[in-house]
Amino acid sequence: MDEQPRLMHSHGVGMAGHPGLAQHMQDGTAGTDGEGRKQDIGDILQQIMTITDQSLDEAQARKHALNCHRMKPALFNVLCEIKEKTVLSIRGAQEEEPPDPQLMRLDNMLLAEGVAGPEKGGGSAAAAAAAAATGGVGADNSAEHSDYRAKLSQIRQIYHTELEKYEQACNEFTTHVMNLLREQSRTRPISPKEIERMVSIIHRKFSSIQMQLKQSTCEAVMILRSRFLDARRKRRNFNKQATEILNEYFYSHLSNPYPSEEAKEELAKKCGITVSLLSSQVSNWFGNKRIRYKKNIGKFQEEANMYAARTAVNATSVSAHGSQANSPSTPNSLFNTNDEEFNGFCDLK
DNA sequence: CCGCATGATTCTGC
DNA sequence: GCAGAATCATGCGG
Repeated sequence: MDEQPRLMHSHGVGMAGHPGLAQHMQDGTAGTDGEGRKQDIGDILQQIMTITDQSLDEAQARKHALNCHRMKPALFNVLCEIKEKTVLSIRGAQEEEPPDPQLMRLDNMLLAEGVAGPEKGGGSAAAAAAAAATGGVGADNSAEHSDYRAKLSQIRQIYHTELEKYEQACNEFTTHVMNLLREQSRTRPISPKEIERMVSIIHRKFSSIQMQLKQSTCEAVMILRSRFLDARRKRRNFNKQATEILNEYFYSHLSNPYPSEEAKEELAKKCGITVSLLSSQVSNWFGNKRIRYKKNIGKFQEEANMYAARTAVNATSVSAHGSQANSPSTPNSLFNTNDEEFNGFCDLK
């Protein structure tokens, strides 16, 4: 115990383990000629070079002695403060970075695609089942859709396991570094603040890795989308029966060819096409029909006549001996420019 | 292979 | 969010 005051007084704590070194430094600063200073630096270097020659026990003993010194906490704090002012304050300025917009976009997209966020439908099997259930009509369509869902859930699974792995690795690494720094803080001036900063640096690094994962997941989803959903462009013409049903409705509602949601559903069911899978085929059909009919009424005249005649026949046969006045639109009334129904729609332009 | 038909998508205005 | 308009892309007959 009586050793410590002596260290303090004669050599200074910093050089406690190397009294000679401290002595030389003191001499060096006091001396006026450069020769002596060079000599001192040479000595210091020499001592640094031979530091590894010391036995570990010796080093441990010195470390212990240092740690037990009663002035140690105070000095530690002072050194931390100095370090803080000279080094850390410079880069401490650009903290509190705003949330990366790129990362936010990726997050949003993953969330929208159902890759991130809460599990929907629980697993691929359930997703496929749900797809099959909602598909109803158009077997190939729902099969395609469930395939898409299965692939998406695969991506989702990979994403989550990877993310978990990264998080685990990050935590492990953080703990490791923190322990290391805490351990080193016994011999080096490392403040808790500095450890905190190091942790945030590590987290930043790992989140940039996560961002890469998110990026590649997004890319995978985009590729999947283009392979499956955008294959909707791979047009299949409706069968003849479906077209007839749609045309029948169209020409018998020529005055107002805008089927209600219920009517659309009914038509979709009859035709075996979708009504609300991303976009309604019925709505597409009516949208296209309206615009094309209006653009070239002449071209559709024959078709219109035919369907009008057909509905007229149906109407008469249904209402047994009823007059044709009950028919929604007779062939004659359809193309009579004085007809209210006809004008009603055609005036829309 | 060409050109038209047609289902789907995108853009725009309301 | 819907309808209209333009456009894209494929299907299909000749």
